[in-house]
Amino acid sequence: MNKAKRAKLQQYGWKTGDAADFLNLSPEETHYLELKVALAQYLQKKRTHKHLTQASLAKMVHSSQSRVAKMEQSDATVSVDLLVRSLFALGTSRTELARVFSQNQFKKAA
Amino acid sequence: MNKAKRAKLQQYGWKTGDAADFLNLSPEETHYLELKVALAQYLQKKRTHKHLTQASLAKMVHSSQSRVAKMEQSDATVSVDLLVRSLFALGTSRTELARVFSQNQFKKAA
DNA sequence: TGCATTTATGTCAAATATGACATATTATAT
DNA sequence: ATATAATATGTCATATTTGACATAAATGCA
Repeated sequence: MNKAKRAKLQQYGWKTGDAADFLNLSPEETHYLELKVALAQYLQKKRTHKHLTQASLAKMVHSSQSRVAKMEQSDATVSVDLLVRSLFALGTSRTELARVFSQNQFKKAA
Repeated sequence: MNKAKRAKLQQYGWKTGDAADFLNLSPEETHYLELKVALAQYLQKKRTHKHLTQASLAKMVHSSQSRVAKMEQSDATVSVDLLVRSLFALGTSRTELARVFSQNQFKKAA
């Protein structure tokens, strides 16, 4: 079970708790995964709210459209560093970022 | 001016604002640097509070003493990912981590 | 003072993340 | 339906981060 698969499963609607159990993640692995997905979702939200395309955001952060897509997909190959730097590039404050960190993501839609 | 030097200057007592001006950092670079140093300081605080040596923490996170030292020194070669995962390994909650994110570090000691 | 323990720093091969690119898939409009 | 724009996915050479190791410097303690 690799990290990519885990992230995918998350994405497809597993509640975090369920997924963590199912995938036998340690508490710290669970926290880390949840965090990355929270950052990914917030990045997408913020980008679309600003009416930016992935390509234009990519320019802002000196990256590429494909990598922005991967960020938003919580692809296992993207680092928290890149997510955080991208969010800062979108004008996110540290306080705002803190809110993303503490928020509980992934209440599965009923 | 490389990243390591920047981090060092921060460490040696510059107020963030001063250092950012002096080093010509963009707002997002400043935020990112501040964040890393905040995480580094919190990691050290948390470790010492638990009476752990760098070596023992290293074992917990499957890393090495030298890398833990570098984390706590805000060495430019350590990622936010590693810092965050180490903090989780020390039992840090996402809420707690969020507090670290929003706190303003580096009021220079008078 | 010495001696042990802890922390800091430098280096390096291996592991991982990166931007770039091609291309597939999906959405949107006419 | 078909053209166009946007997003997703796969791959790869390069760059960065990694744990490990050696060793220096600092700290504590008899």
